[in-house]
Amino acid sequence: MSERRTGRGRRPSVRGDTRKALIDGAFRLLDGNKSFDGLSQRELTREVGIGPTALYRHFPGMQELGLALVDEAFRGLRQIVQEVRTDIRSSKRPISAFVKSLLKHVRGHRDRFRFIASERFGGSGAVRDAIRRELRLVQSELAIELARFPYMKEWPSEDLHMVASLMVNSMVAIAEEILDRGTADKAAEAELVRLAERQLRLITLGIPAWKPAGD
Amino acid sequence: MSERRTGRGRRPSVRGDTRKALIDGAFRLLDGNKSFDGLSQRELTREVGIGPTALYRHFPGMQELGLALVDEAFRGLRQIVQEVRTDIRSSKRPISAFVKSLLKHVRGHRDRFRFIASERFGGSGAVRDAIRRELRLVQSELAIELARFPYMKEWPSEDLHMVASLMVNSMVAIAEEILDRGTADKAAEAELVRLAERQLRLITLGIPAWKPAGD
DNA sequence: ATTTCTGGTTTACGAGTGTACACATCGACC
DNA sequence: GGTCGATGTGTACACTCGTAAACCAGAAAT
Repeated sequence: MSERRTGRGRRPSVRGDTRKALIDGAFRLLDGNKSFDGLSQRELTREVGIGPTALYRHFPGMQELGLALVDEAFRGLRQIVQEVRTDIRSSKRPISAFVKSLLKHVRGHRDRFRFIASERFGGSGAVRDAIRRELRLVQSELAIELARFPYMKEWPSEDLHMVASLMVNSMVAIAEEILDRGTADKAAEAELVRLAERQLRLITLGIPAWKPAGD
Repeated sequence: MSERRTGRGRRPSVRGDTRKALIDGAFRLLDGNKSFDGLSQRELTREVGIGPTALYRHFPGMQELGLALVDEAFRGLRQIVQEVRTDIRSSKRPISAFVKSLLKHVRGHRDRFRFIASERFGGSGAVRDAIRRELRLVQSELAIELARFPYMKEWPSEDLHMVASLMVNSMVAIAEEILDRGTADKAAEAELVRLAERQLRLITLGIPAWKPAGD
């Protein structure tokens, strides 16, 4: 509690970043079992503590706010990918390092992850498309990273993307299930982490046997 | 157009199965880029052609309708699983047979599939949980089916489920992307089918190398 | 032939929603 | 010191929403 209430009926909003407050508020609300198109403008502005129309000062409409959410969610995720990358390189057991990093970051940004997973398929056009585009980007980065591993050095990028997409899909699915159990239930979480590791391991076992050229 | 308009302002609704009409109407509406909790009761009843309150004659509320949707969607899917099963057994190339069957049925029941994929993660508690429960059931059936294949005969069920979950997850993801391109764009569709086949093939390549006991 | 059940109708109400418009306050800039 | 743009506020309007209540037609059962 620093300085509050500067004017009269003025909700202070820390002077400057109401936009950020809106984005955070949206994540907060969406975290509570709501889908984006079930989120109303008024509800959001109420949560943030501003008048209904003030939202227009920052976004032309809800859809644009949705896109900003996607942007924000993936800004975090890209950073994660970076860190995961170095973690993997410096480890003798890349798979469990990967999963461990992932888990840490999923827990740290639960609402962002939640948003990505929920709106990836559900939802309304623009947002969904944006998410997919970004996810495909993540996939590409993963593909690049995969290219450094022994067996895959010579693989065509098509095959690399195939593997990357498989990995990303299963990780997203598992991450969502982890988030769905509350931060409680450590047992279920550990179980899911183990599942993730095993799936990745299975995939990597298939790699040496893959014939990169084609069928 | 058989006999219509029996009474006065009476929307006939084929006399008898308005309940089914509601379910179908819901699928229809949800197919058009809407999430379930963005679907209003009035909108639905309007679509079906009955008064707003008439919905209560068939469901206590929206949530129960949601559960009915899940039920209906998976009724179809279970049947699919059956057919896919026999298709696979009678084929020399189980993977491409699998994907082909899947594609056929996905196209035939596009709205049901759409619903499952969208509401699996997004959405509001009860519906989502129901979907997951059913999906886990499908996974189990797949696991059973997997147990018939050479290398996996002796695998513990935990490992079978691990593989099944990996397969189900990636197939759902790919199916959704196929549905998202309209029925047009045959090229993209073929590309995705190929991706599905390749991912499954990679997984199966890993299987002989897997050590069922543990790490 | 009358009753009762089922599935529908109409009307109504209060709450919530998106958007438009007019006004206030602050910080920055000349 | 005055102007101005950015960011708020408030009121207002026309909708839509969920739910309640009372009524109504046809089918089935007695």
